[in-house]
Amino acid sequence: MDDDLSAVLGAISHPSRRAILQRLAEGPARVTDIAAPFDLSLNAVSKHLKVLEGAGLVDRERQGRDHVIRFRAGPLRLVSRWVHLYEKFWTEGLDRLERHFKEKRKTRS
Amino acid sequence: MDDDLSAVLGAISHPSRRAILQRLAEGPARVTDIAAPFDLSLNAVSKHLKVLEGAGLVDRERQGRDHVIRFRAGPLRLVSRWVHLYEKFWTEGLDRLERHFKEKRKTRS
DNA sequence: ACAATATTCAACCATATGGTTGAATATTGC
DNA sequence: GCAATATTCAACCATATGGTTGAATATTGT
Repeated sequence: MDDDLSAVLGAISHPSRRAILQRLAEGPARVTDIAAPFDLSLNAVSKHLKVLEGAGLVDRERQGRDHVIRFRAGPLRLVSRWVHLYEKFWTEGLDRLERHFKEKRKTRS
Repeated sequence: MDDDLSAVLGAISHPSRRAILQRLAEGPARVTDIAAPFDLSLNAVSKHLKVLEGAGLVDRERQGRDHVIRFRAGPLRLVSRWVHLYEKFWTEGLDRLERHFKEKRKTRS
């Protein structure tokens, strides 16, 4: 995870962290509020937030004992730019893709 | 790494694997050919290819003793779709983003 | 001053990841 | 048949990751 893009991709590769971002897209929130809907300890959420913060996807403003966490989408532009390098490739081969995921889902469940 | 999107993001979050995809975007190649420009053992590359294959980003066609690896960009559409959920958020706050990465680069080197 | 609240820090644990080396397997070409 | 080539498999290792619990720190409100 050496470069910025890797950090961002690593951060968003975890479902809980994407869920946290989704929540934060609705507006800033305190750590406890973010953690509430999850089946996770507060500590685990705190760790996830640190990862997101390290990738620049989240911002923290301390207000007394509360830390107000705020979504910062900027770094996602790196992802967008990278993925669009390959946009022209993904027109062909859609049916094969679907077959692939169908197979994988079978073995996974 | 439970869902498809997580698998894809996890796969592309590693710089070597992104480099492999970049190479494959120029055309299919054998494992040895892919490994050649890297400072990595053949086995390491073989593992990376398995991760990419698991995410559906790569396809394998065996031709005798050669495995011809082929780029499949389809799964990147999942990434594109996800990231564009947040496109509207990344207009504001660009300067803060740049400050963030500048700071991080300082402590990293 | 003190109890309650918000958050992090620290230690620990299990599993995943990324790498290595060495052996196994399959195919080619002489 | 046999040596060389292409690739994977298996075991191992170090470190990272995602989670836990328990203690520490800071702030609030009475």
